[in-house]
Order: sequence, then C-alpha cells, then structure tokens
Amino acid sequence: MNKRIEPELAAARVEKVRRILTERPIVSVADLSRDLQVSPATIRRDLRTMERARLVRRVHGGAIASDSRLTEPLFDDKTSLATNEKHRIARKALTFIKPRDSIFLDGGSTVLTLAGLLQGMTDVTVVTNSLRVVMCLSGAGPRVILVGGEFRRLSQTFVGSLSSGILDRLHLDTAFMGTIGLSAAEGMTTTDPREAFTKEQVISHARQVILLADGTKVGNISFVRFGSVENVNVLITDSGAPRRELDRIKKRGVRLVIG
Amino acid sequence: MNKRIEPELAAARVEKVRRILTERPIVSVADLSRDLQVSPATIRRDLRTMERARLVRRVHGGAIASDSRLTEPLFDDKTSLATNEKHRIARKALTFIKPRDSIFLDGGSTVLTLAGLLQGMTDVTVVTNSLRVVMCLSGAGPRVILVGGEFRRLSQTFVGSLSSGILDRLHLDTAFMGTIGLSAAEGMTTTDPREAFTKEQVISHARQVILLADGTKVGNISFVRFGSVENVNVLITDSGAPRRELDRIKKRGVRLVIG
DNA sequence: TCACTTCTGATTGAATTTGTTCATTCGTTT
DNA sequence: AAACGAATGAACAAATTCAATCAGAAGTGA
Repeated sequence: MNKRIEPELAAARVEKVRRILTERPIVSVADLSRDLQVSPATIRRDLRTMERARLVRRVHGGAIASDSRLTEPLFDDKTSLATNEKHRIARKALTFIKPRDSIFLDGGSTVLTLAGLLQGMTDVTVVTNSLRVVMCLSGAGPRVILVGGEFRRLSQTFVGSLSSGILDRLHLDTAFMGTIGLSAAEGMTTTDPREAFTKEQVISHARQVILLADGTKVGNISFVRFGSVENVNVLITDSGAPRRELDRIKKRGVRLVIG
Repeated sequence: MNKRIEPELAAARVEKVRRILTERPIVSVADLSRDLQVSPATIRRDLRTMERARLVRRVHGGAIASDSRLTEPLFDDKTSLATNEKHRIARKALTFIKPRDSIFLDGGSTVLTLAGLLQGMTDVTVVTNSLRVVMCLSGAGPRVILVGGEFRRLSQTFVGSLSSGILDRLHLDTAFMGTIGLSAAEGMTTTDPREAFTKEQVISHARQVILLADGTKVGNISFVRFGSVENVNVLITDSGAPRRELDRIKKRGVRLVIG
C-alpha cells in the first residue's frame, strides 16, 4: 500500500494466530484483522490455509483451535478422564526420579501423565515403548530412547519380541508401568499377550519397578499375566483402592504410596 | 572500481543470519539485506543454501529458524503445504510397492508424503525409524514396525546403533529413503553421523533401494556420507534436477524416474 | 598472463501476496 | 416465513517477492 509501516511476513502472521488461539479458544476475523493490521480477506485466506494444515477449525465469523484431535478416538478419552487422580499419582512418581537416572515409561495413561511432567527435565534418559510418550517429549525434554517393535494401534505402543534386541543392551534404574489389573493372587494382568511379553522384558531389565495404578485397577484381573506381585517394588495408587486387597499386596513386600 | 566497504564473507554472513534467528523467530529478506549491506539476491542465495543445510526454513519474504519447534512441537505446517513435487514423486514411488511387500520408510519429508498415501493399504508391512511416519499411520493402515533407537529431535527420527538389533532380524523388499545430498562423486550425504549410520544399516538389509529426492538435492553435498550411488537402484526426482548430474548418476547404473 | 571458477549485483519475467469490489450465503431478527 | 446486515468467496488489480540469467570483479591454478 501507500505506506508500509508494518512489514509483517505471512509466516509470522500464522504464528501469531496460533499463539492467540492458545490463549483464547476462539477469535473473530475482525479481531485478527485489527490486531494484525491486515484486511479481513487476508485473514480469511490465512485461516483457510491453516485449516488445510489442520491448525485451526473455521467457523462463521472466525476460527477456533483445532485441539479436537481427529485421529485418536479411544485414547485421549481415557487420558482426559480421571485426570485428578492420575495427576496426583504422577506427581508422587516424580519424586522417585533422581538426576541421571534411566527410567522406563510404558504405555499406560497414568504413565503418560508422568511423561508430561518430564518435559522440563534434561538430565534423565527415558526409555519407552509408547508412541504417546515420544510424542509428548518430541519437542523438548530428556533424552528419549524407544525400544522398537510392532505397532499396536489400540494401545499406541510397540510390542513383541523385536524389542528385546534393544532392551538387552540397556540398563534401567526404574521402570514406571501401568497395568489393567493387579491382584495379590494373580499378579499383574493385561489384555494383550504381546504387550505382556514386552512388559516382562522390561521388568527383567529394571533394577526397580514402580507400578502406577489408580484404585480401579487394584483387585482387578485381566487376560494375560505379566509378572507377580513380588516384581513390584512400589505401588502408587489413590484412596479409591480396596483396603483388603491393598493389605494383601503390602504383605507380599510391596511398598505402598497413596497419591 | 572497488568498494570502500568490504562486504562480509559468505560464511560470516551465514553465521550472522543464524545469530539473528536465535534472537528473533523470523527475519525478512529486506531486513537482512539492509543489516548485512548486500543485495536481496545475495540474501536469497544464502538462505537457499542454508535451507538445504537445514539451518533455516524459508518463507515468502524471509526465513524462520528451523528449530523453532523447541517451543512448538508441530512443525510440518509448511512441508505439508509445499506438496506439489513431493506428491508427484510419492505417487511414482507408490507404483513400486506390491502386495505383501515389506518396505522401509525413513524420515525424509518426501518419504513422509509417501506414508500418507499408504493409509489405505493393509497388505504391506512398513518398517520405519521416523516418528512422523508412525504418527501418520497411527490411526489406520498397514502393519507398522519401528526400529528403535535414540530419538533425534531435529529430524524426529530414531537413530544410532541400537536399531541394528531389530534391523538384523528383518528382511526388507524395498527401502524408500530421502537424503540431503546426492552426487555422482560423493554419493548420498546427510547432516548427522548417527542418521547416516542408521541409513547404512537399512541399505545393507534392503533388496532394493529407491531414493526419493526432489531436484534441489541432486548435485548437493552435505556433511556425512552414507552410501555410494551404486547402492541406489532407482532415483525418483522431479524436473528441477540438474541434467548433467543426472546423466552422471544414470551412467553409474541408477534407474531414473521423473515424477 | 590466461583460462577457469566463484561470488556478487542488476535485470527481467513469472509467481505470490494483498486489498478492493461485488454477488452470494449465513445467521439473526421481525 | 421474510428481511436485513454481516460474513464469505470469487475475481481482479497493484505491489512485492522470487528465480533464472547475464555480466563484471576477484580469486585460483597452470
């Protein structure tokens, strides 16, 4: 135009829009047009390309953040539920991590919450078989090593015997693991045999096993067993766990921590 | 006539641009031209070479730091848009895949485009070291096996010697790979030694190697070499590749496919 | 010295971006 | 249901940016 007081680049504009959408859930075209000093037509074009890149969702008059991830129907529901207990459990777990530790994180939703708390730490090594954990730490954070294997879509983890090739070469200070069921009689149980196989591999390589299991898991029994109660050094759970079962587990030598 | 003002050496200019981009997230060509006292054409040439070295990402009117994802994990906005050549190359590559093949996909952006085309196929096995490939296929699609290893944030891939434990047990029909540079004299080159190590591992396990490289890569030379031209069975590129270099490569036994 | 290469700046035509105009659609109100 | 204003998309023009090319300057090696 006649006067270019604002030589703002297009790329900078989309970045600003994104930042605005992290603070507010919705913005109007008019607001953006005024804040960024460009015409509404330009804003609409920007939003259109951003929508193609799945960065925003357009609505009449503006745009909203596209936090509603499309490709994850099952998993995020579980993590977005019960976040209160999970967060408390994860924070307790955090106190068991020392500098320069190498820790294992498996694919449980509570464990994923713990991974989120590690984003600021750089002096630990995280070994995992969970796609979600890697995605959570893909931007910044500790050193991440992924044991390979076959991808299991339901749990978004890598399972099977292939991972043993890597695990055999690693030493783990602490393994933080989730489970579907934990009972004094049947030990830890889960739904998938390949998942169980990988978990057993991890247990056998870890100096210390810490189980993160909200109260609904305690006393529960699933399909495939992957280790006995004796393998667990610490159980972090919440106050919803049944007392009697907890007592039985404690008698087997497990240290209990209530988040 | 000579200049009173000695212009910066090219290397010094590159360094200055990098320093500027550590302070500001984005700079315009005009700003750089004024600050460094050289013509916009020179700035563009510098930015072009810096982009090939993955030091910056160019945008219309300027450039942004390539590692700006330290704060923002989702980084592929631009590459998912600039898809014309990449898409043509990827579609050509698709014709080399037969049912029940086991194929390797590495972490290149063109290869990632190919992964997107595989979402509907279920009768192939995809082996990869790329987080983005797994994310792309995490919802539905073929069987996915990830070779583990240490996570490299810049390329979002898993690299290093750990992955050999899994690769040694797998047979690959075709490996689809990207590269930073490909020249008849220097072979394939990339920026990171660990990345190069993994690529060499893959090459040695694949019955057939197909290189996906847009025209800007042909004749380019990067830091670490990871195989010679003889290792490449097929090169799929676009019409932007320099003719003379293509001829030299073809003489070395590489089958050429222009997307 | 001469041939050759590399780097730089200028030029030109193509491509991209942006603002404006206008017809159409959408959401709300009557 | 009808109507009105706001929002949208398409088309176009102006300005900017880009890539390709050329020519000159400076360095390199024979």
